[in-house]
Amino acid sequence: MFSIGELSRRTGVKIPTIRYYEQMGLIAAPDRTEGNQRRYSKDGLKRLSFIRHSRELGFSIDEIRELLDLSAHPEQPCNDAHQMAARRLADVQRRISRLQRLERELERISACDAHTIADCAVIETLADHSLCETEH
Amino acid sequence: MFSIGELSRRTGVKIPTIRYYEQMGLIAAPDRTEGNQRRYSKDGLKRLSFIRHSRELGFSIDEIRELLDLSAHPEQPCNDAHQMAARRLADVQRRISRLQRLERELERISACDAHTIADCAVIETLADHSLCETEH
DNA sequence: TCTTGAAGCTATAGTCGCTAGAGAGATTAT
DNA sequence: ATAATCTCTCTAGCGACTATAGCTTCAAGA
Ligand SMILES: [Zn+2]
Ligand SMILES: [Zn+2]
Ligand SMILES: [Zn+2]
Ligand SMILES: [Zn+2]
Repeated sequence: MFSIGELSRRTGVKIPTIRYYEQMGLIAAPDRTEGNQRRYSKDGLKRLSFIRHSRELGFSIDEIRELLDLSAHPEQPCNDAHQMAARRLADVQRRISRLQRLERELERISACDAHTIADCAVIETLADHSLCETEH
Repeated sequence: MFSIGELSRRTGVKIPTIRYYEQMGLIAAPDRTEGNQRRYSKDGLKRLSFIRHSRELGFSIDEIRELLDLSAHPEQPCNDAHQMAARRLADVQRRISRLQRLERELERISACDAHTIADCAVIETLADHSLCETEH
C-alpha cells in the first residue's frame, strides 16, 4: 500500500494530477486510512503507469478511458486499439509536417542580416504572409 | 472603416477572437458608431494581420505584444526580434523531434499482428514503457 | 509518550487561447 | 415598415493540468 506521494514518485505523475484523474474517473477512488488519506495498491500503480505512458504517447483523457476499457477485456479483438493507434499516428504526422513548415519559415526569417527594425526580415515577414514560402 | 465582421472576413480571425485580443490589449479599442458598434481602420486591419501571422508562426500572445512594440520602433536595432525568432525556432525543433520519437513508437505498435487484446502490442506497450525504443 | 516537520486533505481559482451561448440592441436591404 | 442579419455585453466552458490557502494526519526521533 502506497501513499499518494509514493505513487507519485513511482509513476512520475504529480500529486494534484493523480487527484485530478480520480475526479475525472480515470482511476477508482482508492481505500483510505482512518485519517482519510488515500492508500494505493499495486493495481493502482499499474493503472496509473498505463495512463502516464498513454499520455506521453499523446492520447487524450477520453481515449485513455477507452484504452483502459479495452485492456480490461483481454479476450476481445484488438481492432479498436489498432484504430486508435492509427488515428494518433496520423495526428502526430500532421503536426510534424505543420511544424516542419514553420521550421522552414523561421529559419528563413532568422537569416536576416539587417540591423534595424525598419529592414528586419522577421518583422517584415510577420507583417506580410505573402513573403512566406509555404502555407501554414 | 470596417465592421468587426468585415475585419474578421479579411483577416481570417474570428469575431470573438478579435474582441478577445482587444480585451488582452493586443489591439486598441477602436472607434464606435452611435449604436456602439466597433469600426476599424486600415491600421487596425494591418495590426490584426500581423497578429494573425505571428500566431500562425507559433508566437504567444505575450511574444506578439513584444513584437508589436518592436515593429513600432523602426529605427531600433533588431537583435531582440532575432532572438525571439531563434527561440521560437528552437522550440519548434524540440517539438518536432519529440513528435518524431512518438511517430516511431506509434508506427512500431501499429504493426501489431495479434488478434486479441491479450496479445496486442498496442496495449502491451502502453502498459510497459520498457518495451519502447526511445524516451519521450 | 510527546513533539515536530513532512505529507496529505478539500475546495477554489488560475493557466492559455480561444469558443459558445443567451438575450438584447443596431444596421441594412427590400 | 419589416425582416434578416449583425453586433453588443456578459458569462461560462474547453483540456489537462497547476497553484494556493487553510486545515488535518502521519511517522520518526527525543
Ligand atoms: Zn532583422
Ligand atoms: Zn506566412
Ligand atoms: Zn493488436
Ligand atoms: Zn514509452
